[in-house]
Amino acid sequence: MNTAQREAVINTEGPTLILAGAGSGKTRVLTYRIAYILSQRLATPWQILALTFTNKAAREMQARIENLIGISAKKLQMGTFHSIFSRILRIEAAPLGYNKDFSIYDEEDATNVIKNIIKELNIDEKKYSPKSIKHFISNQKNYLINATTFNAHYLDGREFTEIVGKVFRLYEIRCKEANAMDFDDLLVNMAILLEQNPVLCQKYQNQFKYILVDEYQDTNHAQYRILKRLAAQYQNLCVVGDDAQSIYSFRGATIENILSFQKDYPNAKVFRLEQNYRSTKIIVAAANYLISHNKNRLEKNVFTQNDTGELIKLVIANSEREEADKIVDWLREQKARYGYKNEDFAILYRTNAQSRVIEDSLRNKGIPYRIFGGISFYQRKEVKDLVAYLRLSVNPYDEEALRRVINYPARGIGDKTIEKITLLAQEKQIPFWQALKMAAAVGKGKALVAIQSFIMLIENFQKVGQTTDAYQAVEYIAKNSGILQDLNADATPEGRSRWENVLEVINAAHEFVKNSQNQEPSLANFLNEIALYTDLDKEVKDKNVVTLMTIHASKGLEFTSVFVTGLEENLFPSSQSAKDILSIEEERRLFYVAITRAQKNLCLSYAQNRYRFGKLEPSQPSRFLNEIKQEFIQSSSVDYKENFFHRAPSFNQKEIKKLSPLSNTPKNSFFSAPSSKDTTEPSPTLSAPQASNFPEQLTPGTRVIHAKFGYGVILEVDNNGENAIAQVDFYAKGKKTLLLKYANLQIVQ
DNA sequence: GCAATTGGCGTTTTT
DNA sequence: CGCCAATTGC
Repeated sequence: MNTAQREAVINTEGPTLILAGAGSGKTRVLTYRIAYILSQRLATPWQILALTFTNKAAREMQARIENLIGISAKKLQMGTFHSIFSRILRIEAAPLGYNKDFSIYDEEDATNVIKNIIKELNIDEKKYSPKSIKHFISNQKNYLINATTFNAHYLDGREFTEIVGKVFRLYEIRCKEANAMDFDDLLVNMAILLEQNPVLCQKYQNQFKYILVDEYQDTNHAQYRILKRLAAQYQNLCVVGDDAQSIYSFRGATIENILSFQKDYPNAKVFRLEQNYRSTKIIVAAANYLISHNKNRLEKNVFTQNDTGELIKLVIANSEREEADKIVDWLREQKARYGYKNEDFAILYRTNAQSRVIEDSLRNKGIPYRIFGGISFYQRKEVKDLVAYLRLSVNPYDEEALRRVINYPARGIGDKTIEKITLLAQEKQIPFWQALKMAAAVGKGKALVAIQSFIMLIENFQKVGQTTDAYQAVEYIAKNSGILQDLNADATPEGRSRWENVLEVINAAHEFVKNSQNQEPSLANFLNEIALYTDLDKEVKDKNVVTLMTIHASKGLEFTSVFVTGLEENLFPSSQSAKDILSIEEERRLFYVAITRAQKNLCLSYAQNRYRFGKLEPSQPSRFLNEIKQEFIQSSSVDYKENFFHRAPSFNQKEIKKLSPLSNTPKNSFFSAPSSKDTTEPSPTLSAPQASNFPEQLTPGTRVIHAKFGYGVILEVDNNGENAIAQVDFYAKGKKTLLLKYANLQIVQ
């Protein structure tokens, strides 16, 4: 460790701010700090609260700590804000007016609740979309403003505010009736607990002797308030972050938290981790120049002793299709040239939709990849259907789950019946489930029988859920709800895949039961875990694959070679108006995050035309590209400035296609699975093509002598007569695959 | 009550 | 283009 890192580890007491530049070994410091606290016996694992950005990060850190100190760290309170608090809230549910088996509404559930309220209030859905109202309410909650406060103090006479106030109130009521919390509530209720219940507040203040927070720049106001309370007694609050990487303001994160930490804690110790161990000099310099444009930032001087490294590549394509092909060509070239494996690459983009073209290209070339994000496993329809049954079995008041499966599979409870029950629930002001039971007592006719047998089904599931473990319960419910039969009837590939996904949930429950040493393997606990599961928590099984993900999802990760794609104005918009300064700064930070993922190679790309809304539209390169470039060239402190950007030569797609030994593979033969599923590959090897229009003497397969090193065989050639990829036998040094200049090659007869 | 068909409309980023 | 909501037809 360097001096700064060591100091940040051993100064365990009092409020601490660790400003960690990209790639400066922040996770390492955090891990060692916890291990140090434990080894010095300053606290037991149970007294340490460590909040990470993903649950996977927590798991990995835990394993490393155990390795370091050689004892179990299972009791460490480590995980995301949401998962740690959800566990605490289940213990302390009663004073909040909740039952310990509360459901967690995801974004879709929450939006549906609002949609129903909007219908109920006869509000024009076109004018006030459920999503925007949901977002607005969510923002209020992030600032710990509830419906009562909002309606008392925040009405400004605008129609929108008035409507939001009404919806907000009903939304709170509906969630409580359903014994459900949304993501925001997990924070809000934790804050209420601490701020309004002195006894419980004391309890947790006493427990958490040391609190550590990773990625502090992305915390929101509610999280800030919670931390303030929790740390009030011992003051051992250590926050780690980088203001230059704050990119989550859209979900309420406020960079203010990290910027004003020293104001909040005047006696705070501040440590700066400025040495970057991740990237080459070129990449670090580019990142520094980019971020220096921001006005709102904490001074930091990130440097590296790593090699100067390769120039950053800029790929300009005509269309997004071509852009994707060029990226994949570059990727293959790097594989050949440096001997990189698939797992060394990441392809990053701004929006999930952008992955499609790139996927196509990768598939065409037979390169295996894995997508993170997009529709995650537990968001898929069929999975959510099963999970809805599970949720109902634990918490029958869960209205969203109930609405979801009340007539799936079809059992004769149609729209009319549901509408009647909805009205009944509204009239009597009772939960939907109660209204349903009431209807079963007073109704008549065909629908009645259907309702009665549905209630019996769910009550039976509840019994199973309480008396068996998660695995048995999930299997039983999947079979007896009719979901498996329904999906089994669908023989299409998509149908089969859906069926498999349901089996996969059963499998996940099995795994959960096997691995749950720390908690009861109950259905309720299984549900809690999957409610807060994200794609980033996924353990990667097929290791050697290219990673595709959004820039947001890439935070905290690193790759040997990174492609940042789709760098156009319309994806990285620029705006001159002053009010947008802050968002431009965030855009810039986003770009900063993207380029600092790269260790050795960085390739930036954009298309001059892009499909939007089905139309091909011209687009401009992002202003940020110029910002790095111009600043870099103006600087006098580096001597490689002129060559900062290397413009990639253009490949001719037709020729490349001919070259590809796999281009004849029938499409979809291996890859019919949905895009967010794993893909396996036929082995992608570079081999000689059938035909080519290249200069006769340099077609793939030609044996050549390299002027300096040895002899070898050409694997691929580009069409403008400059380069070839060749496998070269070095004299006495073995084989290597290299990109060679035509000019340096001699043909072997 | 339910499946099939048409018409309208929009895209950041996520715990 | 692709997804969803509303509408039609059985």
